[in-house]
Amino acid sequence: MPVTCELTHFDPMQIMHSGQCFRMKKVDNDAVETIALGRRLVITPLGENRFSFDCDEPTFEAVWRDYFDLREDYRAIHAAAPADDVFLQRALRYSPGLRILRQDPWETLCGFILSQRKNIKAICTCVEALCNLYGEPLPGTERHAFPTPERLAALDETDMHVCGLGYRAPYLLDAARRVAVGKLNLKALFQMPDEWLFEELLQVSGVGVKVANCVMLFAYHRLSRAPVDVWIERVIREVYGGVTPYPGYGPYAGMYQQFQFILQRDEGTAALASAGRAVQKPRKLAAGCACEP
DNA sequence: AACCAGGGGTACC
DNA sequence: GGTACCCATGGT
Repeated sequence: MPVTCELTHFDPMQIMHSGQCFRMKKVDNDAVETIALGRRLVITPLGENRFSFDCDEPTFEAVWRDYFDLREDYRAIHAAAPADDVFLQRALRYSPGLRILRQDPWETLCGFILSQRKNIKAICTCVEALCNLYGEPLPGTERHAFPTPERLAALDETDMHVCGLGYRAPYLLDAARRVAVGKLNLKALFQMPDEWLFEELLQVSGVGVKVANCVMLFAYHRLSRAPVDVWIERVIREVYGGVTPYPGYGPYAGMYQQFQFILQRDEGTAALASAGRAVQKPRKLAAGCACEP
């Protein structure tokens, strides 16, 4: 019944910690459980790049091979990175098993609407609360699927506030209603060019440039989109001297950004020191900052 | 363009 | 066990 296969550039634990998805969870040992696409999956590492997936072969091929982006050639993507970009090379070595998932657009849109002014753990907490209250229960687990747009569209703001959404509740409601009435057709957007998709996502209230780019990268697999959050702002400022490197990275800019995001977040100033730059972490000082050029 | 929004996580004491 | 600051921001 379970599928076992050998995979390189694949580490569920690294993906779990990457901040692109909010429902992966460590279970026992080194196994990871994820709830996605209305299903539950447990991945158990068997050593030597071998993994066990607790699903049948047809499901693995039809659902999970795409979800985990297992058809993409990550060796080539790593190899295409500029060799003289010290920080990027270090970031790639830091998370060799990271992949950009192909997540459900609806769930991804919601997750990143909720992400604003929240840290990743807090996002996971409120997404889980939303699922537990309004998502379909999944057999064989206490966990629930992500709620459908129709279900959320039928709620009111107070129903959502109990999930810790705060001021984001009306944003999520707006998104649910747009999708439920067909004003926003998330499936159809797969075939649209980047700029069209981008503009369409920006129409949703609570979705700005950053969130739109996250949805484009993590759901629509637009690998050139590089979301700029506070961590990447620090990378640009402190590692690249205030000049964004992303336009220069070409078609994999968003992919590379994700590796850098993780390194910067995990190691902060230590990463900068290894990048060989004499920089200081700007502890939010008041006016008269000493780093003024 | 500065300022605000709820509230959980967390580093530091 | 306080508590001050931070957080994959966008709207006003």
